[in-house]
This record gives sequence, structure tokens and C-alpha cells, in this order.
Amino acid sequence: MRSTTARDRRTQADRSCEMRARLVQATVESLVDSGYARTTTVEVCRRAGVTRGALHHHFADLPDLLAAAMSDTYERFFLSPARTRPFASLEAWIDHAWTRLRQPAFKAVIEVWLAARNEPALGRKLRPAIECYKQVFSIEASARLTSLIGSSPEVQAFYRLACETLIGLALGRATTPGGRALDHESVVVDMLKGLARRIVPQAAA
Amino acid sequence: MRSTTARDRRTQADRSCEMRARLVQATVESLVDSGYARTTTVEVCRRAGVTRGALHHHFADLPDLLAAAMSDTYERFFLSPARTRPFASLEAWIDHAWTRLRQPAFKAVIEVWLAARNEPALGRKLRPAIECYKQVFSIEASARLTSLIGSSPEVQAFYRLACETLIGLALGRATTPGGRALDHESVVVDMLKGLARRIVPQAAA
DNA sequence: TCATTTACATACAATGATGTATGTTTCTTG
DNA sequence: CAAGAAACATACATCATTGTATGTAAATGA
Repeated sequence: MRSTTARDRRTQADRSCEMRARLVQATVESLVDSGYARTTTVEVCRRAGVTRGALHHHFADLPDLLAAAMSDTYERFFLSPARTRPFASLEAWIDHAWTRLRQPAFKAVIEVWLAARNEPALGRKLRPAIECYKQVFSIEASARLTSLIGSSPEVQAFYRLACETLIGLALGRATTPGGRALDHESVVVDMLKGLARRIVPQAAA
Repeated sequence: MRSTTARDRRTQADRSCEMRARLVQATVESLVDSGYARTTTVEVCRRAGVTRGALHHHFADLPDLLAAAMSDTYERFFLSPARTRPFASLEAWIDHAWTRLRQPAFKAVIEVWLAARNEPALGRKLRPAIECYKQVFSIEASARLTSLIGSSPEVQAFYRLACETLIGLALGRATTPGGRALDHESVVVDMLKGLARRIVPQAAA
């Protein structure tokens, strides 16, 4: 009697892909609710329900896995529903950015950001995987912002400020026990949008 | 021949105090440039130039040491030059807060904030030691702010926003290789102060 | 000054993480 | 339908960290 039913029969590419996805997902989950220090190969495998052999077959070591996890979250949260149309307003961008940054997965990014600074060797390996995140907040890299922000120094400054504010809120969530929302989150976001209205030149009136 | 010279002769209270200070300082340094994951008892003792025996004599375990380190930085950076006079303006408060948050030691606070969430057991032990930090950003707790902010919801909202913005900037520094300042820091802080001028009711004209 | 306590160092046992080496199963390919 | 390769599991040796137990030097106090 074979233990392999017809349902279990999958192509090797499928198996690889699924296994990598499971490991990457388990890694992000571990980073979110256990943090970098406790995100070990054993812990990730425990969450994924596989052995360490599987992990080491697909990823050379933990930094490799972390890099994959970062690339994955990046694509999932920042590229996935990629619109090409420019933002209609700064408020629209704020909403867009905040729906991304308030995701639990963003805590994983914060954890890795810190780890990459704390351990230079890790930082070198992760640089390509986390460099893209900085571009999310870069005016130059986003064609969806240039027409909106233009060359006005004041609007550019406000954009930078808005980025930092949202990151601050995200860190607040990351450090809150359940990753729950803080009481004043909506107040701050609303204030930010209110300021945005005052700052940008009233294009469409 | 005794190895103890007159210069070495110190009271036990002095020795305790100095040793604790050295350990606490080494802990903060380790958190700042190695992060929580690598801040072990061995690493702290290596930096302090003492043995683990000394550490375990003064602190039951690492969480105890971390708690002491947090209390120390809190007193050093947030209470030390404690003025009782209310802030003259929101800009003055922004300057005050930013000179605190831009200190390298604040990265240690961020590391512990995250660690305290990541490890519930640690969080319980550290709660009293890190609770005070939240009060730094609390309007109610600071008599130096009430007269300035009053009961205006808009000013209160802006105050919360300013807190988050500065924390965002602080995280930016914490994740930058040398802990160096970011290019747009001053731009953001200036923008924040500019907004503060617009928001607060012009008291003194 | 001598007994006691405090401050600190050394040594040890237990645990957990990492990387590698090797075994077994499952798929692909000629 | 057999090699052979890829996917995954098991086992092992090494190292780092932790807590504790025990030993020694220094300070206190009667």
C-alpha cells in the first residue's frame, strides 16, 4: 500500500513553491509575535510544521530566509495592488500608506530593520531585500507622487513628515501587547489629512 | 605585600553603586549597538570588563538588569534637567523632546519596547520600568503642557501627531547603520515647528 | 582584631541553536 | 520503468547562553 494518494501527487515545482511559502509565512508570523530574537530556525519550523531539514534544503541559513520573508512582504503589501494612476490627493496617499503600515506584517519589517543594523553581517545580506522599503517612502521613486508633490519644498517637507508620523504610529502598534490599535491613531491620521489639505496647493477646487 | 592600596579602598556602598552603574551603562551600550538579541549577560559583562558573577550578584537575571537600564536612561534623559516652568511654546516642547529622542540611548528604549512585547514574561517584569516613558508623551501627566495645550482638541491632536513624528524619526536613526542622522531630519523637525506655529492659538503676539 | 557580611570570581551542568552529514521518499526523464 | 535528481527527514557534533553552586577577597562592626 502506497502512502501517496492521487491527491498528494504534486509536481516538484509545486512542492518547492508551497514549502517556501509556508516557511516564509511562518517566518513573518514569528517575527510579528515573537520578534527577531526568538525567530530561530527551530521556531520557524515548528510554526510551519516541518523539519529543519526542509528549511535548510530551500534556504542556506536564517539570513537567507529573512531576506525571502522581506521580499515577500514587500511584494505582498507594497506592490501587490499596484495602481499606476497617480494619487488624486495627499490624503489619498496617506490612506494608502496607512493601510499598508498598520498591517501586523509591518512589525516584521521593523524587527528586521533593527536586526540589520544590529548585525552588520546580516545587514549586508539583507540590504537588497530591505532597500526597496525605503523607496516606498521616496518621492523620486514614486511616479504616483511627483505630479502631486511637484517641486514645492514645503509639500516635500510635509510628505517626509507624514512618512515619519505613520512610521511612528506603526512602531506604536508594534510595541503594543496584541499589536492592537492605539487610542489616538485615528486622531493623528485625521489631523495629518487635515494638515495635508492645508499644505497642498488647492489644485481642484 | 597587600594588593590593596589606599586608593583602592572604597566603601561597600560605593563599590556596589559603581558596579551597578558600569553594568547598566554596558547594557545600554550593548542595546544601542548590538540590539536586544545580542544583549546577553556574557556580552554585557565583556563590555563592562567584569565577570558574570558580579552581574548575578547585583541583578537576579537579565530582565532585572534591563529594568534597571531602562529606569536609568529614563531618569538620565527625561527627568535629569527637570524644569518646572511650563513650555513657552509648542516649538519649545518640540525642541525639548527631539533633543531627548535623538540621543543614541533612545534606541535602547525602542529595543526594550519591542522585546517587552515579544516576550510576555519579560514584559511583565519591565512594565513598571517602561510605563514611565509613555507618560513622557502624555498630556495629562505633564503640567508643563496643560496651560499650553489646554482643552483644544485640535492642539491635542497635533501634540499626539508631533509625538509620533518624532518617534518615527527616532526609529529612522535607530535603523540607520551608525545611528547617524537622516538627511531629512531637520527638514521634518522644522516643518513640525512651522505647523506648530500655525496650530496653536497665537497667545503672545 | 576577629567574626560576619558583602562583593566579586570561578566552575559546572543543562538547555537550546546552528550547520552538516546522511538517510529516505518522491518526482522527473530518457 | 529504471537511473538520477530533487524534496524532505533524522542524527550528530559544536558552540553559546543561562542559572547555580562554590570559592576567595574585601569591608563592616562589635
